[in-house]
Amino acid sequence: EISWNLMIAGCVRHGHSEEALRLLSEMQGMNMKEDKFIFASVLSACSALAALEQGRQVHARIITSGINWDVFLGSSLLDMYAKCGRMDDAVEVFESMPERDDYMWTALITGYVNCGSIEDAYRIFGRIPEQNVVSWNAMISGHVKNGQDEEALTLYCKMQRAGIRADKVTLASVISACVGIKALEQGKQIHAHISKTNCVFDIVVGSALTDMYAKCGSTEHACQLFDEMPERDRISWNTMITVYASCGRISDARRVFDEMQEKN
RNA sequence: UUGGAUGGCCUG
Repeated sequence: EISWNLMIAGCVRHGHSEEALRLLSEMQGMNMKEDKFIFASVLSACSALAALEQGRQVHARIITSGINWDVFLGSSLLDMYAKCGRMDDAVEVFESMPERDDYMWTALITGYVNCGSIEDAYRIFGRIPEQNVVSWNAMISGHVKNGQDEEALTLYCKMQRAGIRADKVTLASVISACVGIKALEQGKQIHAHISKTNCVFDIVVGSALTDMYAKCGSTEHACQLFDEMPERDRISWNTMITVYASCGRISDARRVFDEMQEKN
């Protein structure tokens, strides 16, 4: 029944993972048969909640349902184990899949990164037949998550030398690396590079740059960037309020805060 | 028009 699929997928997309799992139980209580779309969605919900036990139950149900594995199901399952910190199970899923794709490789990398095993992440990265921008991003942000900002920036250089074009995910990560080591000059260079090659006005990249300028001591650049941004979201507002608040410009912080209230 | 991986602030 297609509307169950739509409801469950909708819940997961909007971050209502618990509701998605509740709908699954309801469906199962009515003896309705799940399909591979449902399974992939609810596995994604389990990943978001790091709900290992429910993920395992879904895994068992997939097997008993006799559904054929595909790369969507396989990577969803792998990602569930990885997000639950069960890298042994994640690897077992990976090894048992008849077909592998980029999503599975990246899920493994991220799993190791989140366990703090950057060496294992690199080992996986090196085994990928053809690294794409997402696998590079996973390694770069992996360094940042582990407090290795210099290494993140070094890897970003290597990525460029390998001829992989940075996307907004790459840029947000390397800008964040600049913040960690207060590398204003390097941050400015990245900003200049973005102006030539990418869209400076992506809200995430823009907020990352705003934060970078402020934390590297250039409040005026931060304000200017924020004013130039064509859109705002919760995080960009919060970034700007924090910029002012942390340098003692309380009335400016208040002004931005009020502006935020008006526009929402 | 149904499913999967990597990104920014604050809490830290």
